[in-house]
Amino acid sequence: MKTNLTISDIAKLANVSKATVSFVLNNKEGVSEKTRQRVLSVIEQVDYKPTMNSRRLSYQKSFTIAVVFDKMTAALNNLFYFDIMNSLLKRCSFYNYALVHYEFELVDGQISLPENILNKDVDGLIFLKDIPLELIAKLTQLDIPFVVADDHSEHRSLHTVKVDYRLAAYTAVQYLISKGHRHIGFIGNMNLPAFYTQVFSGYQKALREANLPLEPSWCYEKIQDRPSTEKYISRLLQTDKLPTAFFCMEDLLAIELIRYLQKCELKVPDDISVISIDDIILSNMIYPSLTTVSLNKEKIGESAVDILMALIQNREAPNVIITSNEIIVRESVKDLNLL
Amino acid sequence: MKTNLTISDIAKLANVSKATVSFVLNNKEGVSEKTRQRVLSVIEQVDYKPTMNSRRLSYQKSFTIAVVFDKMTAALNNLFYFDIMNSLLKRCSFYNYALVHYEFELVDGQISLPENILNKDVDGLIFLKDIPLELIAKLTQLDIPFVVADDHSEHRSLHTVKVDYRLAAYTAVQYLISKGHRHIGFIGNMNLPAFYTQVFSGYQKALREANLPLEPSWCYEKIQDRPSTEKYISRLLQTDKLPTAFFCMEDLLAIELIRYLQKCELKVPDDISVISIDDIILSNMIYPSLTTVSLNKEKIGESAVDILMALIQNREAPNVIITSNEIIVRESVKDLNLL
DNA sequence: TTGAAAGCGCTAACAG
DNA sequence: CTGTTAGCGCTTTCAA
Repeated sequence: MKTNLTISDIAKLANVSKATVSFVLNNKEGVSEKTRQRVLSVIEQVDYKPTMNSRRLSYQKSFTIAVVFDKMTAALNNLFYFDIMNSLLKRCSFYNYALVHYEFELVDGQISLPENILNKDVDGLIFLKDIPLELIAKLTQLDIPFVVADDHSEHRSLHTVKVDYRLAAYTAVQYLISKGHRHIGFIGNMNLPAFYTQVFSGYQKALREANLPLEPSWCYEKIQDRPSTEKYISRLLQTDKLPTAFFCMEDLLAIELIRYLQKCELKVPDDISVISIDDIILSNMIYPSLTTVSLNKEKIGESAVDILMALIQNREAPNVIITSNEIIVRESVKDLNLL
Repeated sequence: MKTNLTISDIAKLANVSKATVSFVLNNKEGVSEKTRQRVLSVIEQVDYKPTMNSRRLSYQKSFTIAVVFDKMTAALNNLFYFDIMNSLLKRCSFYNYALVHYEFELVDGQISLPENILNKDVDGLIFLKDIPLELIAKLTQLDIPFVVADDHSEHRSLHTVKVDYRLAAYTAVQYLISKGHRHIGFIGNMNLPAFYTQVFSGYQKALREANLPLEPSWCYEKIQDRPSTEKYISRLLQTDKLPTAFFCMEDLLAIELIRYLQKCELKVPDDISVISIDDIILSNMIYPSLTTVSLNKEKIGESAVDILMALIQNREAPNVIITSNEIIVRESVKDLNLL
């Protein structure tokens, strides 16, 4: 078990000072080509790797950023962020930053954060989905840079990566219309009011442009989980007045909807079509597979890291909005034009 | 923007030396109760948090461990490890360790690892699922502790958390039998030969004990993805000789199977029952929801971290085997006894 | 172009 | 019980 080499060892071996080695390591100028080569070759020969921890101490930076989840968020919701996380990971390693995972919690209006964040043991934070005001306050007070990805809030001073959900909704509904649907329901919830508003307004816009009426009994914004889905659908089935298609705020809702429709012996898409937004990994695994509007999750993650890096380096960091209008055509929408 | 307080500041404020403050911080003895209190109260008053990076340098440890994924592994597979990852996260924070994420890659027999691992910038590694021999060699050479969770290999010298898949398979098939099934197919693949062997042997054992024959045409071990599933099932349908139930090696396969059966207008579980192993989050979201044997993923993650911490601290670290025989009864298995 | 030396914040012998 | 001091490995200023 050989003890690790340090910069002094390299200096000795190359017959230079530690400073020179350091310059070479960091590609700084002020070193003659000859010595640089000599130093490099020593480094190469002994396979020397500088110790991050020393560097961290010197720079007073940790070279790591954290994704921080809401402890309360169901695993299910995290699922949606799976692809984004992969993209975060990639982008971090591009910057030679480590990506760590943490959770925060809001109890009785009190934010609790892991020690390593309070410590400032991370250079910055990334949140997925809107965060509570209390958290914003706390972070501002801590003076630690952060960005919120997939944020829906109107908070002006936040650094965010937003998705144009209005466009996504509009795209989805317009697709239904193009397939001959005239009776289109809306299913969602108001957990994130701003999200709801955007999506609903995209839905409305598409209907309006096609001169289609908005039928209130087909719009239900209280769908959260299995029970609420079942309640709504079973009630709707009693009225015997069904839309030909449902637009859902997000894939998870659509998947639950399809599940229950099937349970009620309704065929998707033969009896009723379903479309939504997200394109989570699940969407392609159920039957019928879900037609949906894909969000560029790769881009969301990438942008979040880019913004955060800019903040860390005190550069300009304009917010970004991801526009999404790519329909992933699968099996859950019927083409009524073919009839 | 006040500059951060250091241990010297605290020492000054409390009228003691840095050493004393350090002792207090680390709950070491050799400090009178009076001074300890005084120091603590100063720390509290100014809300002092020691800097991890200094500590890291002193200890020559990073206080972080990494989960390392195979870059080639489809996101789908990662899905299975979602719950485990959450559990890793929890357990790490219990130990006050940070959890970072990395990827490794095997190209042309060459292992490539992120700089921060080669650096020894992590105290240890956790892998989910079997890792290539090349990687084992590389890690041994690097002399960095690691544990493989959900390992199936026979590698004697590895530190692992294994799952008793034979028991799980046995449990699943036995459940089918208890529900009156006599004609039970097996669906799997040999991507991980040891995994296949274990599961298949559990399947066999259950059949044997019930004096049920093993019908080769119902056993198919080449199912990987959508195409192979479709190929097998469509061929089987032509023979008109179907089992009443299928046992699948893992949920993902079962979900794909159900998807295709439905596509072929076969009803699950009315026409054919399906059971498997894993209980991934998806299993409850499809229709019909999947009856499966749950693995204690919480425990898997926890044990992996525990073992790794032991290794890091040079303590004994016995491998652990998670036994799993808990059936999660949902909708995909029909009770033939009721007929 | 290079080297010496101080410093980053904490730990841990050692001495008192 | 407490303080002094020498590191930990790297960066960076200043002088040569």
